[in-house]
Amino acid sequence: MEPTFPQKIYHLVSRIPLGNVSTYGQLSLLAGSPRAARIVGAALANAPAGLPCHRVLYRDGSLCCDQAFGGKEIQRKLLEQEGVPFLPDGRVDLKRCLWQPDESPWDSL
DNA sequence: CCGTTGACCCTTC
DNA sequence: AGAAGGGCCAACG
Repeated sequence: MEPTFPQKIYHLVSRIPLGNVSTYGQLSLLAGSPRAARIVGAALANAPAGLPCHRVLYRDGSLCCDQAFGGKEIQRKLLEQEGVPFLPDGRVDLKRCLWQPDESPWDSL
């Protein structure tokens, strides 16, 4: 039996290494649907606690809505705490911190 | 089974 | 360069 989409998202987000960040499009791509970035957001909305959802940003490196996981301020603080450098524009440098899965994220499956 | 919704992304003005 | 609109895919009622 195949896991549901949100289930894959949880696994992927849980796989994001510390000091790195990911985007909804990246997760959707790894999940198997490059255009299902919205589903990723919906999945994270229903995601249980324990997932580093604060490491998931927009395609531009900007943070998501304020209601997400508690507030943008919290997210920025958490990312800085993880060692993610922030640009003066208030965005994260995806070129330096974007999660780059060398091996198949499903190696554990 | 069909319609609606959603923590997005991309194209165009 | 910035802002607005539409499209896409899957889960839920």
